[in-house]
Amino acid sequence: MDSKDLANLIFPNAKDYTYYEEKYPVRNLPEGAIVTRFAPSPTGFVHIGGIYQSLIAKLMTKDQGVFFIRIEDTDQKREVENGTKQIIDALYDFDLEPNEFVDENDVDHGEYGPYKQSLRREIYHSYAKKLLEEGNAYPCFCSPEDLEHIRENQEKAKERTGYYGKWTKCRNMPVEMAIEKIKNGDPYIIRFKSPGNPDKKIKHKDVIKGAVDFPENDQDIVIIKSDGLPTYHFAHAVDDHLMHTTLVIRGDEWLASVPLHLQLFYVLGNKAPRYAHIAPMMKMDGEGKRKLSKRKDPESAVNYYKEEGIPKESVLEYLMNIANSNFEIWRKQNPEKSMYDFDFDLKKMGVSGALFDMVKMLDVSKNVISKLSAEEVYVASLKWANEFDPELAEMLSNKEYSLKVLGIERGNAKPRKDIAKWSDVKNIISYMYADKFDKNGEFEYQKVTDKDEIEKIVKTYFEKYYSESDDKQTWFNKMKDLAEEMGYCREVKEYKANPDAYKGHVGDISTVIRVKLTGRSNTPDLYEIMQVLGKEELLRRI
RNA sequence: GGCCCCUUGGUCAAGCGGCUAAGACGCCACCCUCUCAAGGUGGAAUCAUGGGUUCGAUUCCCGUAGGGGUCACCA
Repeated sequence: MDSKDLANLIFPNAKDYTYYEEKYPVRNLPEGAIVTRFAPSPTGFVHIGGIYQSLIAKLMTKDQGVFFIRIEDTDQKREVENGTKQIIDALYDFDLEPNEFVDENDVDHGEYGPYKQSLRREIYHSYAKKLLEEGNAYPCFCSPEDLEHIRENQEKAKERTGYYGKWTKCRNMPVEMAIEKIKNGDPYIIRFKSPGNPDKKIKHKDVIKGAVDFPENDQDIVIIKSDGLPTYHFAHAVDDHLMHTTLVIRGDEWLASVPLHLQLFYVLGNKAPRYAHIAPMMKMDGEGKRKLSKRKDPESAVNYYKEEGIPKESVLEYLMNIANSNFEIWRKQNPEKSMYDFDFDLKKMGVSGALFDMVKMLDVSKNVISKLSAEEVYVASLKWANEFDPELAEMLSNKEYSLKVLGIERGNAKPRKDIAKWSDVKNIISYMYADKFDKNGEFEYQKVTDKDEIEKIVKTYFEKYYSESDDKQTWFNKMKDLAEEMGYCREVKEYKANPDAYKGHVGDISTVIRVKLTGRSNTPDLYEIMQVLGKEELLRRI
């Protein structure tokens, strides 16, 4: 009896691996085209880091490559209902459509599927069988308790933990014995028989991290678990070979596994892809930094952005800033171009994690939104309001009027930059709506606070100066005339030079009018506001 | 603890042996035909530390400190 008998006993029905080699031929792509993927676990929480990775993948494959999704659901314990759907939806929400993927009904879109690992069980078995036959893998009968003992002994002896070298109980078990145990029904898993020698170094060149040297891997890691599904490591080696991935973009928590992965590819007889390990986004926590955490940081979830009404374009632009910091210089020079026109460079990515800066993201977002037309702002904020803010949706139901409101100081060379997210909109425009304005509310006046003086200013303005048909210059001149009549200075500069000669200046006068009409001391251009509100509403408000 | 990586202003960062050490966010001041949001101008603020190498180190090498990652039948 030999290892072939053992392999046949374990995987009696597995196809020969050459079947899959033929089924998934090399992709017919132009020279140098990149094939990469996003390989999430469907755990029901889509992390902003996943969008970040996918954005980078999309950038790398934009013109001629392939960007595919592979659902890594080999850990059924963590899997969540609808997990796949949430991931695909999030990608579409951010305009990061993959070229190949599996949908929520397990239907594959692409020729290299299944794109869901739990549906690839037989494939992994074929390759595990190959390793078994060649003596590069073996069944291990150690129980969790056995493993625990090994670990304890290693810790006691101050040696590296793990299943390797002299600690490998089952590695050199005679084939006959293994066969007998299996026939006897003893539980087992399949381990990789590592050929590595930790005294030797391997040289690895990561696309982002640069040259990194490691000791060779000598851990006999598990490749097939007791449930028959592969571990991440083995699935990665098999899938990325069969799917012909040329570049693996993943979080840098995987960097330490590179020696193992390279070894797996080598023993399987395949060429390993290039690797680009990206640093995670960090968050300040007390004194130190830590990874953006699912439990502690709401902004780590993509849903947060949707709920807050931060436009996807803003999130993407901010992520671009983090990925390649020269992006913002380029953006300044190319305000209208698509970000896919930017010459993205993986090598320019930071090697250590950057603090996630929400303040900066909102600044980016203000710029993004300022470039939008009133119509675009209207559509986007209404869409958001329909889902998250009925009151705003109600306000926006009068489209013609709302477009005028949102059009104030918009669409010109220097558009307003006061909206960072759709959830800001309600507060910014509410006073423009008749039913949101409380005529008898207590408004906070600034410099001029005397009630009689306020009434006098407002009364004089509307009786003597106001005319709906005035253009802006005329309107402003009249404001100055009003100021003068009331004993205030026409010019701010003049007033500042000689403050004792006047009760105040034209700005104080316009502030009185502004507060009376809007209930606020700070608003956009008062002339435009008055034009939009219209005479009838203005008179109602005084 | 072993192995690996990282360290420029409050934050993101450019730099790649010789620079007054870019730029952006934030902060402060001033300016702009009314208040804001902006915009403009200016300002405060950075090379973790100790040794080398060199005519010269932010840049190259070594040590120290600090930070991060990883050591599962999780990915």
